[in-house]
Amino acid sequence: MPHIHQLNHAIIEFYEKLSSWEHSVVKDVGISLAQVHTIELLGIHGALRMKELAEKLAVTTGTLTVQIDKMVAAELVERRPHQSDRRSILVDLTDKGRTLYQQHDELHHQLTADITTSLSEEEQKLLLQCLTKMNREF
Amino acid sequence: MPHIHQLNHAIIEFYEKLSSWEHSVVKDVGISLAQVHTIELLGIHGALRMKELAEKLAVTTGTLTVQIDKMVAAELVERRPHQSDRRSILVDLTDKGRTLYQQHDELHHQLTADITTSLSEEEQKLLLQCLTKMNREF
DNA sequence: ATCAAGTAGTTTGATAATCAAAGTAATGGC
DNA sequence: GCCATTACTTTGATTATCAAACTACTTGAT
Repeated sequence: MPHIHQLNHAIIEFYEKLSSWEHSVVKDVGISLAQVHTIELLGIHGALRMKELAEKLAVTTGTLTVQIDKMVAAELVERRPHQSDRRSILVDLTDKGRTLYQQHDELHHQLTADITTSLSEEEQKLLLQCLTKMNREF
Repeated sequence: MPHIHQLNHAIIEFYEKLSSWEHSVVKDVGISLAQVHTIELLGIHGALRMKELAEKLAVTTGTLTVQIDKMVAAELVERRPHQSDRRSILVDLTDKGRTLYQQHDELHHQLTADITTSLSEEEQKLLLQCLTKMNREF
């Protein structure tokens, strides 16, 4: 595996750039990075329990509670009881939150289109294939 | 471009997972995420000016000043005068910082190896090619 | 059925990160 | 030489985050 080293650095570089892009986009919207991350996760996965969300955001549940309080106040998300476990609470996007998610996703979409311009149709297909496999391994 | 939509979501999912992984790794080391990010950037790019670093970290220079102060105190980085512009200051890794970078990079390397196991040699090569092109377009 | 141990989420009090704005020093065009 | 600009630092206020204590619920052992 002689490529791994280069591959590793390409991934890190890509990650750093995405991270920086995300920050700069968020600045313009006037919403915190953590909130956008939350909206993104809920948009992708659908409703999640506080615990799951906190884990994915790499934050304590205490921190998440205050974050979600604010987002509920801003009508971006709502809390719902969990059917089978009354200790748990499901967090889900409201219509307003979903709209915001779609707007943010549109920006991502545009970025993806931009940075893949130099890739052939075939390369794009293979890239998707690779990423899908990698996401499974994670 | 019918793939773009799927590709976009695969990228976002990959980004979210990397982000979550980075957080969890950092927790174990007892160093802040911002500091690891700084070390990572300096490790990849070499010495950077405060302004450049602040931009890449998506943070104001005021915030960076206090961050770098702490890292200098921890002997992870050092400030050096800029040759041609006396207003600027170059931040670079110390030996201790470089060692930490290498340790962190080793973890990344391991992660990369892990998540690319299901990719063929050919796929890995193509993935690297795609990422390299994309990083250029960014 | 009961009870102890564990889990999900909230609250609280303290600490750390971040920002905007003002301040300092150096550059560069006129 | 002078003034607008740039790079960085300092300051004061705001916000985010954590660890730990607390409440409510679940699960497993007896």
